[in-house]
Amino acid sequence: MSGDGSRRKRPSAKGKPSTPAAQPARVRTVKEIAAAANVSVATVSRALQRPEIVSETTRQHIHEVVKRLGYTPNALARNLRTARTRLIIALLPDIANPFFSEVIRGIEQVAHESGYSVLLGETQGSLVREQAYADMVAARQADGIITMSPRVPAIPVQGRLPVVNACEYVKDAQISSVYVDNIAAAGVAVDYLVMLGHRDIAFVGGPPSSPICVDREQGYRLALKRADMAFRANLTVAGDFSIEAGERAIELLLAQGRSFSAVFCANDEMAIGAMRALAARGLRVPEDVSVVGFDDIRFARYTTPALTTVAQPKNALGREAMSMLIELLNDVGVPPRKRVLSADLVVRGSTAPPSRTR
Amino acid sequence: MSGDGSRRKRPSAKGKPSTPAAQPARVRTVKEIAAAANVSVATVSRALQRPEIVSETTRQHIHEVVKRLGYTPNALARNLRTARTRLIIALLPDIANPFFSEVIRGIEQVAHESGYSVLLGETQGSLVREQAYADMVAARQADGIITMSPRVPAIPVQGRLPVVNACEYVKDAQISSVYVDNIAAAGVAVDYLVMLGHRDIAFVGGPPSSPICVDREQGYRLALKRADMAFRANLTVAGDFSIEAGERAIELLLAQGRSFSAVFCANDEMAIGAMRALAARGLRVPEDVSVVGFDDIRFARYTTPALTTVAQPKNALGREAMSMLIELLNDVGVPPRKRVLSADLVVRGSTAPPSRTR
DNA sequence: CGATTTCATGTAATCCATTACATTGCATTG
DNA sequence: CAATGCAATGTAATGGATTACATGAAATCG
Repeated sequence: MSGDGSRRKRPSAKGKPSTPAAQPARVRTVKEIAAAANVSVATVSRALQRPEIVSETTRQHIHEVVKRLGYTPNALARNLRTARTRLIIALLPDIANPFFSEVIRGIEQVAHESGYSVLLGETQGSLVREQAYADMVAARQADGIITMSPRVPAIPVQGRLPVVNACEYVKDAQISSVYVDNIAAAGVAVDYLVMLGHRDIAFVGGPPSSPICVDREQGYRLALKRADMAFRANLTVAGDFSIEAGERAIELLLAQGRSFSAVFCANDEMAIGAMRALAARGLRVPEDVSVVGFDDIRFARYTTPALTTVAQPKNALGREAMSMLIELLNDVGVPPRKRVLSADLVVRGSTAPPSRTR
Repeated sequence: MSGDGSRRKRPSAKGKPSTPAAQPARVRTVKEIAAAANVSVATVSRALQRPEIVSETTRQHIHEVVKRLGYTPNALARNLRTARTRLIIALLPDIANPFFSEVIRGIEQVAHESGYSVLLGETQGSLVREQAYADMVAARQADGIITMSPRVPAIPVQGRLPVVNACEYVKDAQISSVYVDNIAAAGVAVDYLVMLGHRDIAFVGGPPSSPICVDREQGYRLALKRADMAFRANLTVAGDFSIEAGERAIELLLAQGRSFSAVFCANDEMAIGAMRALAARGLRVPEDVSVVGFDDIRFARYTTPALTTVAQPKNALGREAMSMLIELLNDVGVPPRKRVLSADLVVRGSTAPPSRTR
């Protein structure tokens, strides 16, 4: 269109060479669309944002023009004006950690249902990285953050921080969190080992800086107490959630000559490491030593033997976290909540009654 | 606050109560900072963007005010004005796939070196999701995309798409890609099996829609040819890169009574599945059947036995992809390139000479 | 029929930072 | 000393969309 020789001349001959025959322009603006559709920018905007308040005919006409010219509204301009981005950032320490994948999926499901997009930020445990993403919220590039570490980034915003904590939790009562009852869940795992007949149960913990790890150890201790068994510090090793840490923990225990018929690990990767180290020492799982993990990552069912573990409701954790964040974004007034889900023990092949009579 | 009767009156009685004791304002703007520092907005902006063109004293003063009042420039406004976000989106089909983790890390390293932030988008193979993220570029919320699937999203932008393809590659010569020489790499793996003495080598491939999978099969075929061995279609099964697919593939081959002493799988997860299925059938790896994977994911060294596999230079793939994208963003004129890296075979415990004489 | 709504649309202010251009003061030069 | 250049800063235009308010026409009411 508009290629005809007799071009209507426009009233204001501004400096821009925006009119000639061909349409070389790339990035369209409302103005251009408005001009092409012979309506005002307001009408174009309305036709796109709230079609119901525009007359049937103009609306169709505008949509037709938008389509023909290929117009995508500039989100920066819109977000600047509306002060909303409909974007949230999910911060995770390590995308290589398969535990988070399912959580993310839960987050995304709910986000999409509510018209939000999710962007992932990997922090690698670095405070600097974490802060960099948090600053994106301060700079209005995102509406909120779901963080999966036990830290809450500082965002210079008045009142409620648009932050929800998932999987972990912080003491700060102002921050909403979703996580599982780690004490109870760890307890169930250890209860199970006790029930099988184990009397010497080692524990490979996570970093003590993480509240959930403290809780898992707490659950372990309480279960021992329930079984009238003493807690023995020399059967406890702290790791850092890595496979290697699991290996080292077992090696350490064995090197120290500790005797145990079962090991409860604070996550699956350390459990996998533990199984490996045991195998390397010629100990069979579960015949000689039973192993229990925590999380139920995808690989847990593919180890040999398949790993008995505490399954966290990963999807639910993600969904719930996102729901809470949306709630908070819609109304800063909602009171913060700590939501606690429950986790179930999944029994697979890495556990059995102790065979070595002792 | 400020309820005391004797309020000092300020010299310039502007409308804003920006000076009294308490500072209740939350979200600061340049204007406020300018007012507080007694300079113009331009000077504030300059002090922050290009400090060198502002006099020493004003600069320090402004920085002091910025700090005291806690000002973070609104990135939306800035990006709107400058038409740059310094943000790129990395699209990956599946964050649960550990292969991508390292690639991402490479991307992030280079990105941060150049002042870019990376946001991850998980597409789950869905075109709709992929398009949604691509639209963020069209809507100016991000500068470019690194996609790790063999598809290039449509972005209504003139000329060069700000897109780089990593790990995979598309035929479109206009799109820069970084990937490994899959034909050669697969060839090396199969050559190695041949060298060990294997004559019956099965192949578990990936989805034929993916060019790199076609290449891996091609590499397998060429290696067979080099060894004067015939390609046998009935020793080939197509999977979908999942552990389950690997299991099913082996079950299928065994059910069909195929005899083979080695299996080459197009990725590690299928190789893990294959090992599992073999073990389930009572076949020992590597004594009865050797298994080779592709990718060298982190778990590959923790399987029992540890998996022999083709290690992709994951970090380098990421770094290179990001470098190319930055290059492209800085100068749309640079010609597109297909950059091919090489991959090395890592020999671990899942391969051995065939023992069953045949 | 004049007055009052209601509907559809237009005009212009607004969001906030960047930056081209203008201005001021001072130092340098012939 | 006038002329020139430079450094530092200010003024105002700009980016693109949203939306409060204004306007005009049609519909409804008394």
